[in-house]
Amino acid sequence: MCSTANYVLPLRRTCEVLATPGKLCGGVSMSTNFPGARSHGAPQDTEMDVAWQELMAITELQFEVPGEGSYETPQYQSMEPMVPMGGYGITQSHSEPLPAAACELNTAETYDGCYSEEVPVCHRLGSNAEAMYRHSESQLNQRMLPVSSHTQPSLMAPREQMNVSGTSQGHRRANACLSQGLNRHMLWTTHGQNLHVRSADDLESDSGLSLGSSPPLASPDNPVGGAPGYQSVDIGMTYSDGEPDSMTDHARGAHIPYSMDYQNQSHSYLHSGAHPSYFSPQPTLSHTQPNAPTPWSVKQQGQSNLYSDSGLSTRGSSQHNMYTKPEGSMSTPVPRSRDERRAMALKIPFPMDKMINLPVDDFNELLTQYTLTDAQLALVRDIRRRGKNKVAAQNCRKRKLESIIHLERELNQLQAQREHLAKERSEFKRSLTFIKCRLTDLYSEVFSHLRDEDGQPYSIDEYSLQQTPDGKVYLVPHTNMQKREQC
DNA sequence: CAGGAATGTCATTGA
DNA sequence: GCTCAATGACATTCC
Repeated sequence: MCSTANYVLPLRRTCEVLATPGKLCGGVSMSTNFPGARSHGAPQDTEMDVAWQELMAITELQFEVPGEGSYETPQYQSMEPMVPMGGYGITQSHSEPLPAAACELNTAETYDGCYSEEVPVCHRLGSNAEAMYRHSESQLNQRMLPVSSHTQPSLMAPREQMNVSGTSQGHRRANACLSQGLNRHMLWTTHGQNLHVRSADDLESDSGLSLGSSPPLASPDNPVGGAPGYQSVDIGMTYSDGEPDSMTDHARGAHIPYSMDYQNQSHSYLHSGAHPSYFSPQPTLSHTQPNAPTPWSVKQQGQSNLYSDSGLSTRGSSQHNMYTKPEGSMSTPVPRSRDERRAMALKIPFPMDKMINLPVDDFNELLTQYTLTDAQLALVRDIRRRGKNKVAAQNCRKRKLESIIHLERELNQLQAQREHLAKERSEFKRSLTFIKCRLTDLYSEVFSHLRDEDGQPYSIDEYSLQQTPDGKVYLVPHTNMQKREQC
């Protein structure tokens, strides 16, 4: 272990002689007006110590800036390694003196350019940002990587692709189409329907396929078999899903008044939105009596259609807009959704909202009150599933949009905070540069006044000043420092 | 006519 | 095992 005791010259005594009131070993006043400097009322006999402590404190303003500008001189960077060396907090080698222009506070721009790369906001804000985003990280990712939901258009109708090749669509539904949809289409063919002659309803969307749980459903316009549009085959039924965009007069005239009360919207989420749900989650009907008349006639004649009047966009699924025409004829309310039409076609004896919104127990109880065919049961369960999912999708999208808005707002705030921090950083840089300059001047000033026992000045190349944690300042020969470094 | 928006639907997953 | 909500993906239609 190396000891520096023999090499260290207590500086206090010398400085006490050299220091003059109001000045620090050469007249460099430490009462500065730049950030980080503090004026103090320390006694003059300790002014040197206090001054050094101030300098020590000030130098802690040093930023850790990798690759900092060319202004940064090695001797300042080499100050930090002195800390573990016996607790000396500051040293300075003047073998590489600061450039003359060091005191010019013109380096701010030098650092500004590096800020974004050196100090990412996410790091600086670490915990806060994490807390702010912890609820929606995945959504943020989605936001950053918007998904294009549209596949490449095909020259063939999608369903034809599925029917013909079964491999055109490279997603998971293709498998289902292969296993289920294709079989169903084969059934159609078996029943004499052209495979490629698509009904209007079938062309509307995939909904007509109902791949998972129930077979496609009938259209009131194209009745097949006993129940309109249905014919029990194999899986329970086959059907003609032909459903023109507008119902024929015959079919419309045959309709039981079949409408729904769209007024209520139990989901508060949808209440606040601009898109009232198509379905009415809050049943307003009381048509649960067994064997009661088919409860589709709910809307009074002349009552405006809330679906159409609500301002709900007619875009989207064709099952909506295809029934906007009959709005003019208030006397003939018609079902507006495909499921409604299907339910009507199969004479489902309870309203849509009950099918969808009743609790499962009540729903099952409701089913037990009627004698339903398999087709009817399947349809009811499908309607229930689709209806719930439809509302869920609306809620999900609304949440997603709100999340996006929230994230954008946070992004703006963080950008503003980043700009503020960048400005603050620039200010600190300028202050630090100024302080370093003052320190260099002070250091040189101190050395210029130091004298050895023979009255000779100390060489700044052979000695350096160091301060211990207790505030004492020592003059340390470089040779001693080298030995200590070797230790 | 292309592309975006809105909406419905299905499949899947986790509670 | 069933139900349900949430959500990604896809389809469809309209603007």
